[in-house]
Amino acid sequence: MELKRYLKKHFKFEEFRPGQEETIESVLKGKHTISMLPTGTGKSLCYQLPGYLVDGPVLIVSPLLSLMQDQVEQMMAMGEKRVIALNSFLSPQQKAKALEELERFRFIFISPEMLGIESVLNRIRKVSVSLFVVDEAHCISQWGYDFRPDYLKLGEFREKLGQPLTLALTATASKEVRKDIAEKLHLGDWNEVVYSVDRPAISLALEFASTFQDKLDRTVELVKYLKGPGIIYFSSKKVAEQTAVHMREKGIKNAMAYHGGLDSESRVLIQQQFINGQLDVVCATSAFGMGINKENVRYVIHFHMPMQIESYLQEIGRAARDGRDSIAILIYSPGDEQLAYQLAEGELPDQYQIERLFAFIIDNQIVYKDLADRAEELSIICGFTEIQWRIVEDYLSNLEALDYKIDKQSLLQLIENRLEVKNTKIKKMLGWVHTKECKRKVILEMFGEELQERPRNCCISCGIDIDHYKETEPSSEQSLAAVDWKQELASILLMRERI
DNA sequence: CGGTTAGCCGCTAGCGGCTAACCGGTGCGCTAGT
Repeated sequence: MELKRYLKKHFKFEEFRPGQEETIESVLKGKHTISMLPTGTGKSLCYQLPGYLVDGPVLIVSPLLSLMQDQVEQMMAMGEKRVIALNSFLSPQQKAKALEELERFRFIFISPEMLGIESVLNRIRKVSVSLFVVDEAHCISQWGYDFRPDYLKLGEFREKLGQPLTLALTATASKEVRKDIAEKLHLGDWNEVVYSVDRPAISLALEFASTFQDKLDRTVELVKYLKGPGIIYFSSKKVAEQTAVHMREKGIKNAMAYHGGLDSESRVLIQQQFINGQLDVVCATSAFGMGINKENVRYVIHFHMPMQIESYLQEIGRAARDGRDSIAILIYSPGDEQLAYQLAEGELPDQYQIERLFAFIIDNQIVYKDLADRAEELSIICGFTEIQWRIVEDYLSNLEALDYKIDKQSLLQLIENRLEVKNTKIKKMLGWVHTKECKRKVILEMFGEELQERPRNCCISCGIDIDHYKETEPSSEQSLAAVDWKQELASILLMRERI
């Protein structure tokens, strides 16, 4: 009752969405909380509202700069001025000023990497954070182990901040992942608010294609046939680009590619065009998605199989935000999983590289303490990619505790174990592709849920009437007046600068 | 694994066809050099 008053006062809403009130109550009772709410529930409200009821500032750890900027923008638009994103968008001067005036802010957004900087952490410690929020908390499990190791250190950072009350928010985390989140954050005791990951409005389809060409043809056919807009996910930037070109040649005019290799202007532009309904389809890699709040995505096609079921769920979850019937179609060709295995292997150092590293250390009599300082040199000599080196570096950084007793075998074992974890996830994904059981039931079981009720057009095993997802009338969105993209981009960028 | 490409051979002067080698996703912060 009380909470609703604040909801109306600060956010002008009459009612909470499912899970919001429970999450907020749990936090206000002083319990560490892991909250898994469906996409589009308004997870940010779960920390914004408590922000007005607690004493110190709220610190929000966020995975993407663009996500932080969006949140800050939104909150400013709502009239909240005491909000800042501490990240590399700030010039060194702006950053220094922000840190100096840190007491001024009620909401502080930050990346794990920035929080890992000692001087920044020490400064934040002085403002006594009242609520420590981890947004998109599944990133801890998904990225922390190798891609962005600072995610794994959040527990350590949290302790340095005096173990503040903590709220972890996510839309997709299996029971194991939630446990991992709690462990990595050093939560001890915690409360869970868990809502189903099931999205009854999304039909789960799967098709087989014998060759690459067949798959490509079928994809084009589907895009022409299905009611849009839609997203197609690829595990290769090149194939995403080529397919987008191919689609335009086949008469699908508003098809664009999106991946991490594009410059940031193009990325912002394509994302905005998609959100504004100026694109029919985006050929994307996994870079596309987080922070895309588009109500009416009608289909998600997987040209390549994701590397884990959680990624699959996140990606198809971008459809049907408005709750209207939508379809997810994974097109599988025999051997597709090889690409996933290859990607998993490629991010870990191989035995050969480790041999070279140790040979070099011995030949040059390098003291282990100096290894980190010579990272660049070693990376070139041993042929490590940035991410591969990070795994070695992380291993080395833990050596101090072991009195620098380094041995090749334990490092190789660690790498082997990491690969095993990744491969197991790929195998699970592949198992789901091949299962003849109800696809929805199997996914829910993986998340520790039971299927309560089969929706119409549940999945390929239960039967789908694909005509239901057919384009019946020309999309009204496309008839909107043409927008000057250049001008639009300029205005978006201007808005960012102002923050 | 499967798609792309560079490079070579062969037969006849530019191009087809073959093979071997290579590559494949996600992002933060910082620094050097324009």
